[in-house]
Amino acid sequence: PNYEENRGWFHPTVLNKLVVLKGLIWEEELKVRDTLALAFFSILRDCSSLPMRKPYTYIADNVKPKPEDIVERDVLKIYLEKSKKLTAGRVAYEEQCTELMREQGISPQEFNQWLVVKKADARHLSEEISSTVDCVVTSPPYMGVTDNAGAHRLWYLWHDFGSTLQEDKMLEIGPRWKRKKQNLEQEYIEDMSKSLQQIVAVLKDGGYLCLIIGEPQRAKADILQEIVSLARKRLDLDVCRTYRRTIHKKWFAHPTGGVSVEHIAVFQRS
DNA sequence: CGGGCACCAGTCCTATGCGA
DNA sequence: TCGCATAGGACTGGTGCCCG
Repeated sequence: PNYEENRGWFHPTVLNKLVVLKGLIWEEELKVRDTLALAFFSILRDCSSLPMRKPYTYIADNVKPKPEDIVERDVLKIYLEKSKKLTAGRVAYEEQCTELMREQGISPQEFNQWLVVKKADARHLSEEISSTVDCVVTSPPYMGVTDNAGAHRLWYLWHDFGSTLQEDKMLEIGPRWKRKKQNLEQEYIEDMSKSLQQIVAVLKDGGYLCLIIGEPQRAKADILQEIVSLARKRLDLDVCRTYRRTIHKKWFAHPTGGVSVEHIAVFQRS
């Protein structure tokens, strides 16, 4: 881990415990390592000295605790709770997979060929999978709402994900840190346009795209209309249905901004 | 059954950097 | 030095769940 930077976020005792914990997890056999590693990453925020009562977008900005605010946390307790939940989730998933294999009468080897996980920028998808996909379901970033890289800033201190936080931050579509930029909307629509072009390219003829789009109240333009007209005019997509749902602000009531409306749009490649 | 507290695709304000 | 644009920091407050 990056000790120098981590000392600004974690109590020394917490830091030592996390180092030992990570060592133990990474020695585990592959079958369980990923689940436990996910638990490890997801407890970093709670083990840090950041105040507990903060919205998650808050850590998107660089708010390192002051030295006098560094506090100790019960690493083992937090880890055990999290890993228990995630392991239960994994077991339930495995049971569903087993059931599916039995229903379909296929072997685990065949089943594994159904599932491929790849990491890629939606604006530059692989040509290998061109015209092979039946359906794409995606919830792209809402414009100017969240810094997804920054919200995981602590993860980058513990693992090399192949790119730096700064690099990933610059690649994000419509991030929170650009929320005051005058051409935010233009940039967002351009990036969404690139992504949609790539999605259309991987879809089979007649394949479907389901898009979930948030409508930030501060947005000047009608984001859904922009996307729909883009899909109609410049891409080979027909609009099948659009649903509109209002977000009930039961957790967080604000008189002005926020995301109050979400659209679910279903397109078909013509 | 009621008080406290975690939760939240939050907002608002100001320091900073840069060009004229 | 001023004005503008942006990055970063400080902070709200209602709802439901949990626990005594």
